[in-house]
Amino acid sequence: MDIQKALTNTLASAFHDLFDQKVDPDSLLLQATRKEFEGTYTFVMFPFLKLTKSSPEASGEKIGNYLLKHLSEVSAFNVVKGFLNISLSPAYWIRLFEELYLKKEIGSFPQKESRVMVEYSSPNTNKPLHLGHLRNNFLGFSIARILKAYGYEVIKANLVNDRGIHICKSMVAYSKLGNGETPETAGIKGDHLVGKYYVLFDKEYKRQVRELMDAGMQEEGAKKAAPWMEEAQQMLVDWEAGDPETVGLWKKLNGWVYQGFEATYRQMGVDFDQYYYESDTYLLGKDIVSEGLEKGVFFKKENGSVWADLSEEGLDEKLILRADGTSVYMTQDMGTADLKYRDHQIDKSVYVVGNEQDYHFEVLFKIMRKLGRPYANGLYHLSYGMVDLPSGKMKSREGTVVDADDLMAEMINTAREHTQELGKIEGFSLEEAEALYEILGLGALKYFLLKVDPKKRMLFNPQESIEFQGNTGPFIQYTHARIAAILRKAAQIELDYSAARCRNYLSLETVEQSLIFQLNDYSNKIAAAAEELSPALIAQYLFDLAKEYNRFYAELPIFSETQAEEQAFRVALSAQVAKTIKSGMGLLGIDVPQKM
RNA sequence: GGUCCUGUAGCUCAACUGGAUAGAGCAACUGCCUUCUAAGCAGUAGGUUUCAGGUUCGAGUCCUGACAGGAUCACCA
Repeated sequence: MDIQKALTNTLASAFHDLFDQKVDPDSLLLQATRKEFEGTYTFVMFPFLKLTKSSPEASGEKIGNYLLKHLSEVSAFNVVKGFLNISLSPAYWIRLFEELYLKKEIGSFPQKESRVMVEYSSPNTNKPLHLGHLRNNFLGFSIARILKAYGYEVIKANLVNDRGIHICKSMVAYSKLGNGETPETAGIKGDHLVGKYYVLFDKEYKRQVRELMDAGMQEEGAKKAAPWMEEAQQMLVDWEAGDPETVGLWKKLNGWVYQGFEATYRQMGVDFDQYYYESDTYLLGKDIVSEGLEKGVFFKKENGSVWADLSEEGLDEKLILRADGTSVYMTQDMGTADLKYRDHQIDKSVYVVGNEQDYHFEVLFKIMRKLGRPYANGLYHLSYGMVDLPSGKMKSREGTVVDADDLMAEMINTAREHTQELGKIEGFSLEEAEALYEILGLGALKYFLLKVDPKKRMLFNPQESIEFQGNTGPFIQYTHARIAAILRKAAQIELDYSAARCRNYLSLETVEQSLIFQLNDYSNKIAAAAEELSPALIAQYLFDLAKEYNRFYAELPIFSETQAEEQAFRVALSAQVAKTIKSGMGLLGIDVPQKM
């Protein structure tokens, strides 16, 4: 039953019967009626006054009456200025509710014959994850779930940047100052340990640069001539040559980092189906260079470097291969794009990468299109904005990064304090209580990072950002826990709230109507979130739903002063809201508790 | 300097893609726990949507131009 379609079809025939005008039903748009007016859907008359040749009010009246006569679901209408507000009958609402209530699965779409890869996280292995990575990981994981719900087969991929000069920096510092330290002996996570040496490298390197400059060297020269930098560069060369000692050290440090990352990912609640490592893929793409030269997509300069000329597309020339024949970032990414396609025959590929790489991906996608890749039109860059601190941008060198592990631990701790303050853990075992703190702390954090439009950059204030009231994860989780309590009580008194029992309840309150409307809207939101790659739409939806439910909860009694069918319906409605919240929060990667 | 993104209440964010009197949350203030969880609900206050033009029945949304913030424009990744 698609009421919007029925309405637009009837509107079109109204134009035909009343005004002798042919109108395409698909061109007629309905919008949700604003809260302060009576009705569910609103049809705006203004664009059609030329067809009706009468005033907005008169046209609205005529069409409203026509709807009333020809569509049984329409129970009333009113016209305010040029807006025709349409009300639907209680019978319609109850029927719609029953339809939703009886569905086994909520918010699921028919399986598409289409496979999509979502690449996210993609960390460097020289330092631990920070707040920016949290936004990336939560976004990627959530988008993967949303696309899956929308019917795609989804592959979550992590392209680990495990080689390069940055790793070598940590390696140099460790070989100088490490003294055989390990995560075990140091008592810290492997990624943090390696990060420590990365910072130590930077410190010493800066000192060396300053020393050289004091001795009269220019800054640029000093930066290259600093002994540790020269060693790091040499290490990179050795690594590429496969020098056993260098590779051994590299493996050791990376192994520690992976152990650390794994713990962080587990705490974040994200996972991957496929890992790619740049140490395996960094040489890929070179054969595409020759292919591109043959096809005339690329051209060679006198010194032997290879370029793509994108000036016709409004961009400029872009380097594809260095004069010495070594590859650049773009070369690798072309190769990896092919690799992903070869491995999984994907139709779409989503790259969850920060917006500082907008230009890079614009170029990459254009090149793949020019090369005639079959998957080129399915490439998307989910470009998200940076997370700023009140002090401005996070800078690892200035020690202003917010560490991911620390932040999550802090969140869980705050949840613990807050819950204990409210005295809400009576009857909880210790394990149950700890599990709850984790659900709430991470829920607050994830919701906070996901509720904002991904492409906008956002502000994170450690002191104030994470609340447990208002538009927050815990608010929605709380709503779920409240409903769970109702369902426990219903079970306890053995209340029958089957669909058949709700059917006779026809004196719906407006809150109840609007809840049914919102429940029905869930699948539309999933579709929109999937198409726009925006979990924020789900977050916003869940907040609105929870808010509306809490209004219902405060205004209407359930177990007392109610008729049998009224009671059954309200419990069933609550159950459906809880189900939707659980499902929607699941799309955000957030758990919901039964009690809190 | 070129290109791209952003600018909405004191703060953090919405606004169904051009529709009605621009909405939430936080912070402030006022009510509501002897009924299903007060991490809640109801209310008050808070706006020249950065500015100036333009397009039309109608603009926060579209176009032009300023202004402000950010990103990017490497034989870096």
